[in-house]
Amino acid sequence: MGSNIKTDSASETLYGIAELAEAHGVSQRTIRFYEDKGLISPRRVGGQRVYTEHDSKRLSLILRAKSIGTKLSDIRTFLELYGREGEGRVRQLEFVIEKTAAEIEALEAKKRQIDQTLAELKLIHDGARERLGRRRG
Amino acid sequence: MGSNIKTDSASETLYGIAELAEAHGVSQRTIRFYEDKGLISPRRVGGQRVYTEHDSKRLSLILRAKSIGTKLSDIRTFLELYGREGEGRVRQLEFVIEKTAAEIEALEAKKRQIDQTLAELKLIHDGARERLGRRRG
DNA sequence: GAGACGCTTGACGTATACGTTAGCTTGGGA
DNA sequence: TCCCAAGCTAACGTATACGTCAAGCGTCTC
Repeated sequence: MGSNIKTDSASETLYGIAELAEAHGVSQRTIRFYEDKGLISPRRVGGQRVYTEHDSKRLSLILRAKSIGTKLSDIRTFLELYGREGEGRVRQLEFVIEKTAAEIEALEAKKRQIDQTLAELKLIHDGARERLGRRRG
Repeated sequence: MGSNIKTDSASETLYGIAELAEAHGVSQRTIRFYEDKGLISPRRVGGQRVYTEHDSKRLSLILRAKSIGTKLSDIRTFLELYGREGEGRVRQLEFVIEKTAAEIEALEAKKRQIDQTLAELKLIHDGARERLGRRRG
């Protein structure tokens, strides 16, 4: 099965939960919660969680997805896509293609909604600025 | 105080809650819930809710805002902006300008996140399609 | 005039995403 | 050696956004 040999030289940077939370601006509770939901799986050293750079990037992905309104349960699916994407089995590939296509469409629809809202907000904003300008003139 | 005279000719189209729900693809419960939260205030005819075209458009706004991830409590604030936007008092205008500017920035940030995610999803999508092609090729 | 609808108001239930104690364990410094 | 700070699990609490009865009223129809 290839190389199970861990080529981690001693140089790999590791993080405790406190550091990771601090770095990403979230609570430790949040990180543990994501672990419960199966989104991140840190190693354990005597019970304590130890995070790698990879875990950190995963967390970034999670937070970005969340910021655009994706539910944690869906994020879980997509993290699996990211992971399995390299596998070659036809069923898997079809699954990935289908899921990503659907999500791409959903996100583009969302962008359109945002653009519409932005246009309206800008109208209101500019209108108010103009009236304020005249008032102060 | 202008014209309080209701120029509603008999032609104004009105809706019952069932029609409104159907038309917007939401449940009646949802509509009543939004009313509880102060987002829409239909007239009553013998206890029953009657919605105007204006109420319907308001509901559209609400649903669009929701679809881009705005909380109902925030939507309430913005609906008030839409309404008060015409008022001329300086404090009001400043409030509107400030709030809209903040929301515009937030939405543009969200768009950037979406674009990033879209780029990654497309990479995964295209990669998977290519591998699938070779496999079938 | 008796159902059968349709609508109304509670009021409790549910899913999501954490916050907040509470109590136990453990490694490290004074 | 004693004790604190940091981490852990377990469990209950909170906010948001509805879903789902339950029970009552008004009206239309047969």
